[in-house]
Amino acid sequence: MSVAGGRVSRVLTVATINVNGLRAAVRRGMPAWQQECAPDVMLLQELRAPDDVVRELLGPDWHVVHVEAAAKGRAGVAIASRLPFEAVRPLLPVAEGAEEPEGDVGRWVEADVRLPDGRVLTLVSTYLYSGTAGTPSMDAKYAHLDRVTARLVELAAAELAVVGGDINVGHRELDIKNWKGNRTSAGFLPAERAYLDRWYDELGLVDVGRRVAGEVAGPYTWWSWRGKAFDNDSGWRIDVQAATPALAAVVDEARVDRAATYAERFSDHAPFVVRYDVG
Amino acid sequence: MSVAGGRVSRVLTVATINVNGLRAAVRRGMPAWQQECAPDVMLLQELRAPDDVVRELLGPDWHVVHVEAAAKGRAGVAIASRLPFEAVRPLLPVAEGAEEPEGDVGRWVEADVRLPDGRVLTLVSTYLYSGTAGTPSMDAKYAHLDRVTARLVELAAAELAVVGGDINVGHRELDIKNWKGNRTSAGFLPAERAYLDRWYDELGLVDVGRRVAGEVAGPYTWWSWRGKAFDNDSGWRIDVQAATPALAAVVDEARVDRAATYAERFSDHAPFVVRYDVG
DNA sequence: CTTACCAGG
DNA sequence: CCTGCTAAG
Repeated sequence: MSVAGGRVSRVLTVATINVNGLRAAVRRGMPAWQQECAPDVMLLQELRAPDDVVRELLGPDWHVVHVEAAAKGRAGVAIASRLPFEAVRPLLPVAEGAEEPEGDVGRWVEADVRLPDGRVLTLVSTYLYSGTAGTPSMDAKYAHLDRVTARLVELAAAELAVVGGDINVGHRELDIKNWKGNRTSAGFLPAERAYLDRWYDELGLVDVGRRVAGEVAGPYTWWSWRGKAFDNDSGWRIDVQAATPALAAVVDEARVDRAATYAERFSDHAPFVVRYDVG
Repeated sequence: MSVAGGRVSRVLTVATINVNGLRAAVRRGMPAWQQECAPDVMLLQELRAPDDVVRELLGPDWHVVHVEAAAKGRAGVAIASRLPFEAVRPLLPVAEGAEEPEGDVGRWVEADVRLPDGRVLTLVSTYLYSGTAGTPSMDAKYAHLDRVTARLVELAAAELAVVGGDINVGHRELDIKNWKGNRTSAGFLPAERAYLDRWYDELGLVDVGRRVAGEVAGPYTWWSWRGKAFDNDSGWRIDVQAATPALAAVVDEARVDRAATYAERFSDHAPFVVRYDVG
């Protein structure tokens, strides 16, 4: 969406990245990646910082909507955009009579931007619960997946919408290097994967990363810090962009920035970058 | 006390050092200092690590008595010696009917070693409370100073004893660079300084650092990590060796290892090293 | 194995 | 402005 050759280019570059602490990410070279990638939109997760720190670190050149978690130093999502926002929605809709679960705050944020051709694009940055199998933390994960899925039903009806983020669930065996060893792990349980089936098969949202990559293992977007997981590419593809069909139809390129010119890993997740030709 | 030229040398090198976390100190180059300094005895404070970690980090070449604090990762004192221990006493005596205050554990440890000439030397490593002026934490500091002083009355009667450690009190104006600005700060309050008057004037213990340095400012042993305190030598002399007169009489050398060949600071305190000619 | 929080210094 | 703890990942 940058001005090039005297006219506005038609490509919108959207990057989703779980920064695992924005302060640490910036310290470790995230700005070098930003320069290299030059995204028009950054869908950010796990900023783990107060709002003033986030705005300071992102700098003045972005329109920013940021939602802190209720607990200090936890979760947090943001959308940073070169295009101004027409509207922002920092929470998922709450069911009648229910109230916002405290832990859900800072895990979902929406913003609408107007494209040069006048159409509206809805952007979502989300950070789903990680959870631990066999513990009560899975209850919060499933309850949140219910709320997320209910909202996706609505968003899937829009012409142009993209939901990006760390969904903390691998959809298929292709999405986890060691899927056999993780059949009973949070992130690859049948009940979790069934939600993604619904998103992609029933609601018709497109898993852009999988569509572009085809039927191959990976490309992974998260690797544990432990051991040599990154070096061995023993990872999980849990950072996605789920786009409406009309948006998915204009995908120009999709890539995982596993290691570009920035040498150091600034997060345990890599950016997942999609170029949409929104002529 | 090392074997040199076929005979046991007569000098015992005793270093006292608040390591501010033994794990961090070792990571940041404490072993290089050890090699350079080659102490026979290390009086260690603020190890902030479990016993197994302390023994692992110090290695097999020391006799070690280590007392953990009741709270994990706090305080902790140890004596590491090339000479074996004849006895160890991990706590201060408790008054009739009283019980050990939880916070006092890991702030005082004694060990007796036998010198080649057959005499016994009592070694003490202690870490007095820091405290914050105007808060209840000063009560614990004064109560502990009472217990320490009562024990010093007994130790002062021994022929050879040295109490080394971080006493968290500056005795005189010479002992704090910015003493004027610290007249109402914990560590330089008249009531605290009065305890040290008693140790040195009434009990006759010798502040080896002051005796060797003479009437000059410093030498400081602690500098805040903040700002340029170390570079400006804006410090406090709060790490001492208080020796019985017979031991103080054979001091061969006393120095603060502010920066020897080890470039990096491995603690906010520097080692205070004394060579005793215990012929 | 990393993040940020916190208390203690 | 460090330490190690803790919870969460």
